[in-house]
Amino acid sequence: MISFTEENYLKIIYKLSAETESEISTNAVAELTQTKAASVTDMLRKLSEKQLVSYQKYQGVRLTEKGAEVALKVIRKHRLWEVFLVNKLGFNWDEVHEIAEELEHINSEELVQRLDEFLDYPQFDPHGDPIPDKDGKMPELGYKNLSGIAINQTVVMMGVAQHSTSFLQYLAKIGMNLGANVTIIEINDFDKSMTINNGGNSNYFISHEVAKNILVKKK
Amino acid sequence: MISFTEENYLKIIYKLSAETESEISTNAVAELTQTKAASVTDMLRKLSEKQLVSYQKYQGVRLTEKGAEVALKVIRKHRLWEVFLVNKLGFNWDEVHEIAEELEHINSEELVQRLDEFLDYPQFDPHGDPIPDKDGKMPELGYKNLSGIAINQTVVMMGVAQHSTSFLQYLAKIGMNLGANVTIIEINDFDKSMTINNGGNSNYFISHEVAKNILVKKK
DNA sequence: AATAAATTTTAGACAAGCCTAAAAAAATAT
DNA sequence: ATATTTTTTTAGGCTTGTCTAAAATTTATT
Ligand SMILES: [Mn+2]
Ligand SMILES: [Mn+2]
Ligand SMILES: [Mn+2]
Ligand SMILES: [Mn+2]
Repeated sequence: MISFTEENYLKIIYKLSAETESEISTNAVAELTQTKAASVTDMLRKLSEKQLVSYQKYQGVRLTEKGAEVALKVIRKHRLWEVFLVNKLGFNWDEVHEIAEELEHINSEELVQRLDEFLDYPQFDPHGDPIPDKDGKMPELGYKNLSGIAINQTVVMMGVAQHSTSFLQYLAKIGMNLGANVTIIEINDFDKSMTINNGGNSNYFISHEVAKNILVKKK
Repeated sequence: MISFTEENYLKIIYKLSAETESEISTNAVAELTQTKAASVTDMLRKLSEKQLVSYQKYQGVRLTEKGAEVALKVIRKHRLWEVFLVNKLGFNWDEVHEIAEELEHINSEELVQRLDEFLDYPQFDPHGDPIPDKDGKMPELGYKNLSGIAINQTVVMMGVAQHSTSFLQYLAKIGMNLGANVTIIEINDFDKSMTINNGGNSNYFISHEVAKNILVKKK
């Protein structure tokens, strides 16, 4: 049996792994789980005993095949429930992440299967994240962060790397929705903030932090 | 904050209260929570401190207004989710109880409200149980147990007092579905088992235990 | 009314998941 | 190469929810 808490650790280690080649550090996990490093060490030892991660002290952590499988199932459920909440219950995309954080731990293969069917086998969640299929397969999309795009280039917004209500509401306010065409007007050297245009008459000024959390693809 | 576990205790005390006038005993709670009496005593003290139950040692327990309110909210969620699982995802009525036991603890008023709307404000769950409204109001239906019906009487099956898969599958097998017309053909004095007819050519012989868990109303 | 039986509570313990403070190891700077 | 800083682990402790065994209380029986 894998507990609610263990599932959350696995999911977080999975996400960190997607951003890094190397081992994941104890501190990185502690930050995302909102716990202290000492607690993470305890949990890593436990997950290691269960063969869900490979871990040797001071060496960082990595998911095993089995651990990645569990993480992908949780992510699949999270994203399917988000689709349900937005497409069927009429929630806004900025309201669903926290609820999905709870729903993702409901245990029933049959439920996930039927939910997937009910939603018509969606490929992406409301934030543009791909939904792993039954076997944990998920397309590599190769989206880039807006922060890495050069001046004068035009790109299409495909997703967000953060699901907090405040961030998503801010994006809505400046007209940054999935599918928007975004042109980089200007980049400030000193803090990497940028001025962008997303189709409207007026340009917007966004911080590097914001640009990092917007996922785009080239036109 | 009310934990998952506390919610389950409150729900169980609520259900036991519906069947009895008097105080609920520690042992009765222990049986339904599948824990030991000692654990129940601990929890009752805690719930009492939180003003969710009134409890004095050796005197049994009763829900306070506040406790009943919490219990009704959990029951409302349980039943709405069961409707969702059957009506929208196509589950059979005998497959949904365990999943609803998990879903009933998801915390979001907004979610419950929207789910209710999505399901078109259902009044009953798939097992014939009434669904409490937003304010915790629920009709008194006055259904009787089939075990209390006299010989030669015909009644209509309106619900079940137990949601286990095995019980519900057994009912399906003998053609006992909601809405069935049931006539008592014979009652055996010694063990209160009965022979019934539910519309088909052949009669069925059912135990007292089964009859106790079938809810009916007079025609 | 006294005794026996059943129920309930208390006492003490344990696992899960978290914490703080101190020690150990690794990384960085001098 | 040493010293300093940062990261990670260990040690010990806390809370929640559970358990078993023993003690207290209530209920039932003679
Ligand atoms: Mn999300
Ligand atoms: Mn998402
Ligand atoms: Mn149920
Ligand atoms: Mn039900």
